[in-house]
Amino acid sequence: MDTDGETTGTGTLGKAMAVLEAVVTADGPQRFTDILARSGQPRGTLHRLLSHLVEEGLLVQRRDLSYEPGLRLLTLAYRSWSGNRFRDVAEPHLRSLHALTGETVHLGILRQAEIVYVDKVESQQTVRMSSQIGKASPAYCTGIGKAALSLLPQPELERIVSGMAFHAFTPHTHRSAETLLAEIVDIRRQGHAFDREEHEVEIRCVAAPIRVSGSDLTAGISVTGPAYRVSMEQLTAWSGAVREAAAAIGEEAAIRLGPGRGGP
Amino acid sequence: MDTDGETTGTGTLGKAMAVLEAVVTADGPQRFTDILARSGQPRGTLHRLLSHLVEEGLLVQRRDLSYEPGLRLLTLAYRSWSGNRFRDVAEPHLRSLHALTGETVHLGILRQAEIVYVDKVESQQTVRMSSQIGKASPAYCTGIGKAALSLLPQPELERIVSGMAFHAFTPHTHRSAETLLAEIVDIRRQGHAFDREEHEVEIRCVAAPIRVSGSDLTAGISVTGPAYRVSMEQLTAWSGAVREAAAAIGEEAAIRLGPGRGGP
DNA sequence: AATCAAGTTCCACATTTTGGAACTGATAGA
DNA sequence: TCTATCAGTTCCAAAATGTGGAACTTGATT
Repeated sequence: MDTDGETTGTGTLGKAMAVLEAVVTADGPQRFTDILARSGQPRGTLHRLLSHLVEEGLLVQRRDLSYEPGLRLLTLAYRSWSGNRFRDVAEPHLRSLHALTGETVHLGILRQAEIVYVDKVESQQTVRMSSQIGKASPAYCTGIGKAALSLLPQPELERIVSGMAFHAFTPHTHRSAETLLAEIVDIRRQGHAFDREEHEVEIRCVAAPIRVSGSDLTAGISVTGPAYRVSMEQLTAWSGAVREAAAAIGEEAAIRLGPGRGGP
Repeated sequence: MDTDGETTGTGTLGKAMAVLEAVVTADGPQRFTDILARSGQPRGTLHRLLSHLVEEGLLVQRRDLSYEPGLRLLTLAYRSWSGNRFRDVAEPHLRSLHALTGETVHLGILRQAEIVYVDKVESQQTVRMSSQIGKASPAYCTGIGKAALSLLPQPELERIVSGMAFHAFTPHTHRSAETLLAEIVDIRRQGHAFDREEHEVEIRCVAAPIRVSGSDLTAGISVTGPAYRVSMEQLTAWSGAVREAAAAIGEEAAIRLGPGRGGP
């Protein structure tokens, strides 16, 4: 009866988005009945919602009647990504950090309790191509996430943390609000955060938060590498450069994002 | 009075998407009044639509009350992209084509009169990073576009072509349905298409269409390079490999996409 | 032929959306 | 200081949309 159905207060749009999300989140094409179960909507309603989503190109219906994500999402995301001024401002800084360290550099933005990766410069030898852009990871177990959280005013931080479900991805993942909040106190003092194999084993990073004055944006950058190649000492050595890059991005963004319209 | 307002027949969802599109398409943050003009919706209605879009995370409202694309689009697109089985099947073939040619290789899917780029393997020396994925270009002036069109049954081809607005991007761009349809006859015979600097000057490509039996998907791949480095002879020399890769992707996809559920 | 499951259509009912108009509040000019 | 103007927000009766249970296809299975 209450399988999923995150029908937010947003009237019809909310229902449509919940259904869309249900299809996009699932792996593989979803048949009507699958979605019916996941969404908890009544048959008639769901049927209409699905046709509308298909008409809009947000979903595609296959020959066997099952539903898949449509291309419209990709094109919308492309346009919003390529027109994103903040990413644009940050890019050169990501590049120089990459040049300095030789490791993968990420730019992420905080949304609620998640950080969303918005740009990435990586070592060419990597297998996976572009990818990862648009990926959302929990804030409590990523360097950028913890760094970004450290910028929030305490009440908001606590509100967000209190809603977190601490899933133990690795033996080093934070398991409680207490330890996380304690670490955030340190992060505030130091100006940077580490990920000590908290999200994936054998993966470490240093991250620094980005504050853009005059904006509600909270973000961060990180340098990430495999544990066998990147020691904690190495990360510490890089932390200064990461903090400086983050600060530079923040200042530049405040200037270029603030005013308003046009751009180069 | 009738500035834009592509209010498709999809009821409320259609209106919401039209507004979203208006904001995403624009460059830079849009204020209420800007959107009011672009969308043609009445004030009250627009206001509610915008709040709903913001609540859903599809838009973000800045301090100065203007609206920007929200991160939800990126995360939705990421999930649908990374879960896309067709792209997955094609990727190794893109890689080998890249290894063979040393030039950029694209995978694109036809949607109406546009082709949407879904994956890309490029020479590392390029400036722009991942990007371009999700970008939509007109079918009539791109190699993949023309190749994909050549697979359509004649009536559908004509229906789509008749709706095209032939914009002359370069001196070599098709200017009319006649020349395009004529070229498509050749493309059908040869099994591959060229882009002879039709979309961008100094950029050429060879493309081959991908047909996936049992699916309505129409797609294509291409090898693209700058004119100074890649002669038409060179492209012709590569055309066989491109056709073979396209055929291989089509067959593999028919097998792996057909059945249904599971994963790798 | 009968049964069952999956998907689609229908339609009286009710919630949501609609959109003109009135309201607030900031900014500018007289 | 006092209007005038403009941008954004709120309101609410009327209208349109969305709702969802039930009946109806379709097509496979026994």
